[in-house]
Amino acid sequence: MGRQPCCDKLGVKKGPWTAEEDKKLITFILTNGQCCWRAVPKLAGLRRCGKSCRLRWTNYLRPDLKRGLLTEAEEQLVIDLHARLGNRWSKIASRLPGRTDNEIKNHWNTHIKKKLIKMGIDPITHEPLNKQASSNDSSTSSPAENFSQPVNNHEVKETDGVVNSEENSSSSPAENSSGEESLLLDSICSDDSLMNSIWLDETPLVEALWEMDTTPIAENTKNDINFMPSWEDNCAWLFDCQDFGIHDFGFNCFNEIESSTLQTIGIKENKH
DNA sequence: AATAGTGACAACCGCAGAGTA
DNA sequence: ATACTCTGCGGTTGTCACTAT
Repeated sequence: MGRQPCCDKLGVKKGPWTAEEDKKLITFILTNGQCCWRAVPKLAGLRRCGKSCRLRWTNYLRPDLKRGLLTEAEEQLVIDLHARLGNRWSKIASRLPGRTDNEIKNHWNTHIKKKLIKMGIDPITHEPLNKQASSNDSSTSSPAENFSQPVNNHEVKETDGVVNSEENSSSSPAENSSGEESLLLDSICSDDSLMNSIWLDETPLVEALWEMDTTPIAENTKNDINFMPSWEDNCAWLFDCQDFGIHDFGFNCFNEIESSTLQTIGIKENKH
């Protein structure tokens, strides 16, 4: 079946996006929403192909993205999910709110892969490397099960198919975030229904993670999952944030942002 | 100071599947 | 049923920054 190229290659710009192009794309999506990517460049006045616009938006401009390195807990979750799902980055990414498949894929290739090899674990099969060398030892444990054993520092112990976490999700929310995230992961891994839903391709984990998100945030909003502004609202401050990364801003900036309306975003370049 | 090597991440490419006329 | 479009996915490449020599 013949396919047209996604765009006519002539006159289409490639390579890194400029701030100006970003702004055009954000403005367009903010105004019109995400629709028909093929039409976006023309309508937004961009000399890019639609695919490139979509990628730029989903991987970089989307206001709900987290920036920065994956945390220990996120990394651990990626490893665990990879053991179960393989290179299905989009599926893995869907379990990590604010992370993109591209980001996870990159992180896997540059960090995790090497880390696992260093630890003597095959990053593809998640089997111990030396074990693989010594042939098909008729082990009964799945790669995933293998993985949740002392591969890491998490104190997750598995006995007779029951995963026990040393400390369950009863910890105080005031603890430091990496510790909390470890506990978060432990509680996810020890929650059979959540892990089952991962297998069954359902999506509650995303919501669960959002609800359980332990990112330090303003006390009065901590337990309110609705405190996150809509993406339209997020876009409002994106212009301000994008050059620095969302997490260079305190969450309390949401209040300011929410109070400023879409017209004010418009193209304010000040207030740094 | 110059150069090579490496790491990190953004962006591109081609393919496949879903949707639609 | 078929042809076609659009979107999403995974693999790969390109580019820039940093470090080692």
